[in-house]
Formats: sequence, C-alpha cells, structure tokens
Amino acid sequence: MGRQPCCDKLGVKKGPWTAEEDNKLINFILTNGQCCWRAVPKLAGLRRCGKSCRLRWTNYLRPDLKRGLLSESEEQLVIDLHARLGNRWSKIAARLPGRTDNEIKNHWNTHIKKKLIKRGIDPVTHEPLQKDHQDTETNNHSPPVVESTNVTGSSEETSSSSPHENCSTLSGEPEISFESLCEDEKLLSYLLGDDEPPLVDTMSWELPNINAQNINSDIGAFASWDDCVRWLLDGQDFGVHDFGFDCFDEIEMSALDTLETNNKQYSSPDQQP
DNA sequence: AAAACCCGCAACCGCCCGACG
DNA sequence: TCGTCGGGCGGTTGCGGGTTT
Repeated sequence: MGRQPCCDKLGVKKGPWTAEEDNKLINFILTNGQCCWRAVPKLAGLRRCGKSCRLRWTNYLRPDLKRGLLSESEEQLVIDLHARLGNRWSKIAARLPGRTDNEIKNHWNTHIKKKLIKRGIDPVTHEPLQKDHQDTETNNHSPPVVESTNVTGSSEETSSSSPHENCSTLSGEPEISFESLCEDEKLLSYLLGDDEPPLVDTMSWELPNINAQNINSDIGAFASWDDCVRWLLDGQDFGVHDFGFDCFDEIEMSALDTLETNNKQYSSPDQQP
C-alpha cells in the first residue's frame, strides 16, 4: 500500500503564486491562525496543496520575515552553524530570526559555498581544501588557513582566535555574534540540542495578538481585513523592515532574550537539555 | 539587437519522524 | 506494538531576469 499523497493531485494548482492566492492565504491565516495545513486550501478557497500553502506562508508571506541578502554577520553565523550542524537548515534558520531554512539553504548554495571555496575551504567539511598538501606529518598540527570558519574538531575553541572576529560591523546592523552565543559551553550544547523551543512564537504573528505598540496602532487604522491584507502584501514587496517598523526587531530581540534566559536556566545542571 | 549563457530564488518532490488511535 | 497521518526537512528543479558574446 503506497503512501497517500499529501493532497489530491487532481485539480491542484502548481507553480508561482498569484497575488490573489497570497491574499486568500494571508486572510485565512490571519483570521484562523495556523492550523491543519491539509485543511487550509479547502477552507481558504485555494486550489493548492496544503504543503504548498505552508511553504508559501513560512518562506514568503510570514510578516516577520526579513527580505534581502544576508548581512555579513548573518552569513558568518550561518557558516559557523553549518560547521557544527551540517545541512540542518531549519536548525540554522532557527538561530537567525526572520530568515527561513529555504532562504539560508539557497544562500548557502549560491553564495557561501563559492566564497568558502574561494577562500580554500571545503564547504562540506569546513576544512581547508588541498588538504593533501597540508596534511603531512610535519604540519598537520598547524592551524588551518581559515579566515572565516571554525574548523571541525576544534569547535569548542572559540577563543580569541575565533574567526568570528572577522565579522564585519560595517553594516551598522546589530550584530548577532556567534561568539557571544557560544561563550558558555552549556549554551553551546543547548544550541546544538534539538528540543529547544522556537525562537519566535509564530502565533504571535496573528494580528490580534501582536503586542508591538506601533504596529498595533497601524493595524488599528485599517478599515477592514482587506486593508490589512493589502498592507501585508505591500510589505512583502518592499520588505517589512523598509517601512521602518521596529516591531519585528522587537521580536528578534525577544528571541535573543529567550536565548539568554534559557542560557541562565541551563546553567543549572539538572536543567541541561 | 539578438541569442546564448549564467545565476538566484521560489517552489516542488519525496522521504523522515513524531503523534496518535 | 503497529499502522496511519500530518508536518517538517533537505535536495532538486525550473523559471525569470541579468549578463555576456
């Protein structure tokens, strides 16, 4: 007995989403929250697979998403996390508020991989390329010529020689310093754990629950859900941060606060993950 | 100006895993 | 304990836009 398809293939639309479909999906999620994705297409009046709806929402329509290229610091964080976690994009994405696994995966494949290769680093193992040359009896203990990543095996040695020091601060954005996150060994193990709560409470995107003051006042100004949805769709075009709304930064900050809080929790031995 | 090529990203596919009856 | 189901994940594809020839 074969596996049941995730949705009825007949009559299911594929390909790029139209603005109208986005509209319907946003409308539905904002009204009902995220529930059973399989039921979403029917309830929302979409001829789409439930999976497709979930992907569209999580990768594109979610209001807390950052748009645009990853900053230097984000990129560095991705590299470091990849060195530790491998291709576990969702885990990596969980450390970068506002970024999706798909986005990070794409960025990795199209940008970071090339950068690392250019720097002489194997993007898979994070060890120096041309290892054969360096891996001789005489110099295999010498530090690898790595300018940007931690080399596997010495991952705990995030000391002053950490490549994170190379993180650019030119962007002027608040830095998400991986080093700072890894100062505490317990936190590090927590970071590598699989059971931590998500950094961002997805249901907080439901407009009625959004607690950022400035967005509340804006939402309150909408005459109808249609206006609200239109605002959201416009936001997708430009990136919500382009509007100068800081509420999503607040979400990010609260995520980092969560990290710190949990760090303190886990400093108690019996609460380690 | 047009064709060929390249690149980036959105979306799809299929597998895996946990929850639940 | 087993089977089913839904959600999630990672790999891959295909399209559209940009660049080069």
